[in-house]
Amino acid sequence: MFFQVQHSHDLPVYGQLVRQVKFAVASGALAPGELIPSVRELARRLAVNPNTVARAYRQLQDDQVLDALPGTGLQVARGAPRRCRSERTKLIRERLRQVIEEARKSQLDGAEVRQIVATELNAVLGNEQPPRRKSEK
Amino acid sequence: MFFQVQHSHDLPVYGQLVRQVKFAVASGALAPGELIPSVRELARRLAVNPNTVARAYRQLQDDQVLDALPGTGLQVARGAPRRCRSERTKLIRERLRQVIEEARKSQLDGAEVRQIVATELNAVLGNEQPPRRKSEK
Amino acid sequence: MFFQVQHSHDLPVYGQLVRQVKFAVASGALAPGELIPSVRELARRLAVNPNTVARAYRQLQDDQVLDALPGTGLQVARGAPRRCRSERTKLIRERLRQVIEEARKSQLDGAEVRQIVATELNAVLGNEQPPRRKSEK
Amino acid sequence: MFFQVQHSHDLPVYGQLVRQVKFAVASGALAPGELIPSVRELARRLAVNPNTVARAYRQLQDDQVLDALPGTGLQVARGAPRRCRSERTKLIRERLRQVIEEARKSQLDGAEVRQIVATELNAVLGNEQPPRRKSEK
DNA sequence: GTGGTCTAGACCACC
DNA sequence: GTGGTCTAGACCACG
Repeated sequence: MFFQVQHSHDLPVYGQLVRQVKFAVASGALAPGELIPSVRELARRLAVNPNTVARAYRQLQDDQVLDALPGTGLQVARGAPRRCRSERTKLIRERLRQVIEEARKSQLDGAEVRQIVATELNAVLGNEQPPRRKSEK
Repeated sequence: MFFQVQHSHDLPVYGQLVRQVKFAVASGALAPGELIPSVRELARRLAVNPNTVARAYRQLQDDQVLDALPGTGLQVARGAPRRCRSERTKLIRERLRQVIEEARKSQLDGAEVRQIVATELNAVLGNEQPPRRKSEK
Repeated sequence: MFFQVQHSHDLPVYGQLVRQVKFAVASGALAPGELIPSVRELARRLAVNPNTVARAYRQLQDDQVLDALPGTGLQVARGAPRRCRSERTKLIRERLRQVIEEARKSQLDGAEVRQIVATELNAVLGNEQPPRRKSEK
Repeated sequence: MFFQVQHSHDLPVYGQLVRQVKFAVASGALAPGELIPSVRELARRLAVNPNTVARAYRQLQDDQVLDALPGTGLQVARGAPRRCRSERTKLIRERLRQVIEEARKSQLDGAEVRQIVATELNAVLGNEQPPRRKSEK
């Protein structure tokens, strides 16, 4: 498991940890039942206060991504991968829709918005095949 | 000019004002040379602390969107529309790229990302014609 | 608003605060839109560390009982009374069922359980009229 | 004797063991003078840390439910069944009273509390005859 | 050893 | 003034 945090990031440190754990669970890098690094050890590795790590882990328990085994540690909860995956795509859809709606409310018309989206899509993904629309041949 | 603010919004109140003024300028609703509402009047209309409005106006002056006419008020600066428009599309491009990159780093592959983007695009814009690739004339 | 906390209670201090706020909201003592005491003031009044109060308030925001008005304070959220009331009766039902099930699994038979319940019910509520059963006249 | 423990339970593992032993004694499944499984053997059977079993047994000795036979093992103490039974109903009465008092302090009136209690009682016990009041002979 | 809670005090953004 | 975040260090229950 490789975690890293950036101070002076817009997302607070504890939030960065929450995201990274959820991402690791969603991608399968952390499997249900697996023990995650202890609060003290991760705090030492990241040079962060243990309370900050504890706060992240606490939120992950609230979100049912982690389970406590008292005196032993924290393990990835059953059902966590599904939860993390669906949360992830839901968040992405929401943020995407926000950006598009904002673009639409600007001075831009639909064609311009589609043009910008296509440009960025290709910039990030490279020129892999785009999804075809029905009537296209 | 109609402004409105929402408390309990993720963007702070003064930031909402900055955005709305820039949007109004970008769309032509506020033209260069036009006087905007005074700090006190806008604060009263929005039931907001005058300091909050003043802070928004200060930032708009820093961004060269507003000019001070000492003893008179604040006017929309020359060149502000162009600046606002380009800033707007630049911001949108940035946020769009962030979302796409994040989606890509998730468990999603390129095709799934394109699929999600296409879905949201059609949801917001309706089924207007999408931009053609290559074969366009 | 009157809050109080007990150290050396089985429920941690921050949890006692969460319960008391939810109870106050459920009972109408705190109405939606109303500002609650500031973190620092409540901490001073209860002779508790501000972080402890902050933690309680944070959880209440997570539970959508409170809304943040940045720079102003925290207000009771719209819909909070309904949420608090339903949560409260749900919790009570759960705990009640747990106790009854445990009693049943003991050496006690159904009649003894009913007898104990009736005794405690009258001890707490006084001898107000019990609920009638259909066939009763 | 069949014991079982659940990790991620609100009651710690050693407490679950204490309860199960007391329950077994109260119900007669374990009789005075009978030898209980050794720390090591029970720990192995339950896949639990021996310290945990030892801690449970230590508390059971403190509660005079078990007696040490030096060099031999632990036996159920004389008088233990009576103690376990009375402790059990005492605990149940306390918890029941707590729940009812809490319900009463909520927005609920006496009739509503009685209604909820009756519902849960029937849900757990089935519709066996409830205890009669006054007119009983 | 593990996590959970609390205290004390610092700095930040926002109004 | 407000809450939000982070650090530092203490004590507790649990295995």
